[in-house]
Amino acid sequence: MDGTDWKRTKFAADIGEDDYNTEVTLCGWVQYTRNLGKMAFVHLRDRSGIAQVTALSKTMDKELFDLIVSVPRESSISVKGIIKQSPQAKAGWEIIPYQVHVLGVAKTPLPLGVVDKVDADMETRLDNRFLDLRKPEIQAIFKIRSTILAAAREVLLEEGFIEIHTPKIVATATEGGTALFEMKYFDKKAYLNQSPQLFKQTMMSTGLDRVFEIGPAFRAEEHDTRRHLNEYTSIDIEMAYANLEDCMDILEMVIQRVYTNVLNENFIDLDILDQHLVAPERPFPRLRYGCIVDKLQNAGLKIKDENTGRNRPIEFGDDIPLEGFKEIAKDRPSLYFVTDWPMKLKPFYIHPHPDDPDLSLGFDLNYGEKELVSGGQRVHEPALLKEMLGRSGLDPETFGFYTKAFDYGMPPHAGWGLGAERLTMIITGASNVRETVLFPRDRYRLVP
RNA sequence: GCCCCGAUGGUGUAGCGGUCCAUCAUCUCGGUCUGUCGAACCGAGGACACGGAUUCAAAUUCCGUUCGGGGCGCCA
Repeated sequence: MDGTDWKRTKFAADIGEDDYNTEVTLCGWVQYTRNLGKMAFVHLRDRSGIAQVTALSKTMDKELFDLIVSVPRESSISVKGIIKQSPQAKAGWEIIPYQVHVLGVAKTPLPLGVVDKVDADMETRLDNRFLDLRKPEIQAIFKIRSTILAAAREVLLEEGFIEIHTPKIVATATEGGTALFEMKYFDKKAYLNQSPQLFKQTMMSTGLDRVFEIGPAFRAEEHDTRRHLNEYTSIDIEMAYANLEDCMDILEMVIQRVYTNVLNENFIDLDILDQHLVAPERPFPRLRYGCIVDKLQNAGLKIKDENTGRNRPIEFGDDIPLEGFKEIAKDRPSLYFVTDWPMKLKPFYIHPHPDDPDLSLGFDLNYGEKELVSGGQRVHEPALLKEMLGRSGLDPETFGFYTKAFDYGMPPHAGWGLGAERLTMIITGASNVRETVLFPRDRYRLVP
């Protein structure tokens, strides 16, 4: 027997007084060993926490004792033993082992210390992500991420949304603007999709009425920041017979549920990360684009003019640079909507404002200076859609697969796309979006 | 694409013309220790990214390359 048939009977954190003097099988990694000569302490770490295994040379075979003290750190082991009450142990109990299996020996030295007293660079950590993820504070991020995605799915299903999956391999640019990753598709040229936008809108013409997709999106932009990824997870919704306000309501519900579920289910993880979350109240504040520009003008914000190359005060119609949102974030450090954007700053599928054709029915949801969500009321009128495509410099012909769905009874609809990693960053307090992805893909990183 | 900054043992760093066969911590290996929990103590091991230049002398200055970090743009 080599121990591979052993089944874990408990996680370390689940052991309590009721278990004293019972047998247990624990599986995990050797966090460290303190060998005092005639006795030794091994800290076994599993997903839940730490169990102390105490070995006494006097009361066990020399062979077993020697095995226990010689296992390198971070080796995978399983331990069968008795849980004994122990006032000297931090947990109040410890494991007295009578059988130990070394299932996977760790090479030494480790490329990355899991509990070393020195921090490692992000690069070293990502190169050795499997070891990095053995740290409770790193695992906490992914446990929270899991709750976030489950919470979003939970609300959307409750609200009558149907989960869909749209193709990631596409023939043409879906929205224009962003650079796409090109790939071979047999003898044709194909691209990785930047967004499910056009497909989820097409679903509005099917009778599914309310759809959502949680899936990858790819952008070939050479952006090099702490908040961009070339492969990220998008939470996208689209709802028919709905307007701007309806989809903003759904968004508020999703965000609120995410906060409450994380608070309820991940309090230990939040504590590990030292995050003090407060669930936001509905409705979230709404700021009009025009008011933000006024405010930034008063604050004296200058931007570089595209034509002259000179600095000038920000004007209505200019996109708001990060510096501008940083200014706004001084008063609004948390969640707020930005509404009534100029039409020229929004993509072709965003509906013009009925009262002012220069304004749009598009919105963003920000957290301080961070953009989290982009959405809005969509153009559903076929003639207007083709006009908007043309105005954006796109050829309606190449979008035939999309516009066709508008020619046969397209209801009014609205929707949004939420960056799952950006939301995870905010909830976990991560300062780099790469922290929220197991194996991030950025401009330079393709491995692991 | 633009603008800064950096690269020293497995890991994280100090040093920034000679006093460096390179500092400290962590780590690894060996030893002592029956209550450790950032164990302690004794001993040992291990590094100047690559290529070129300047100089009597380069980890240190300069140029190039490669690889990172940060900021901007773009966005989620």
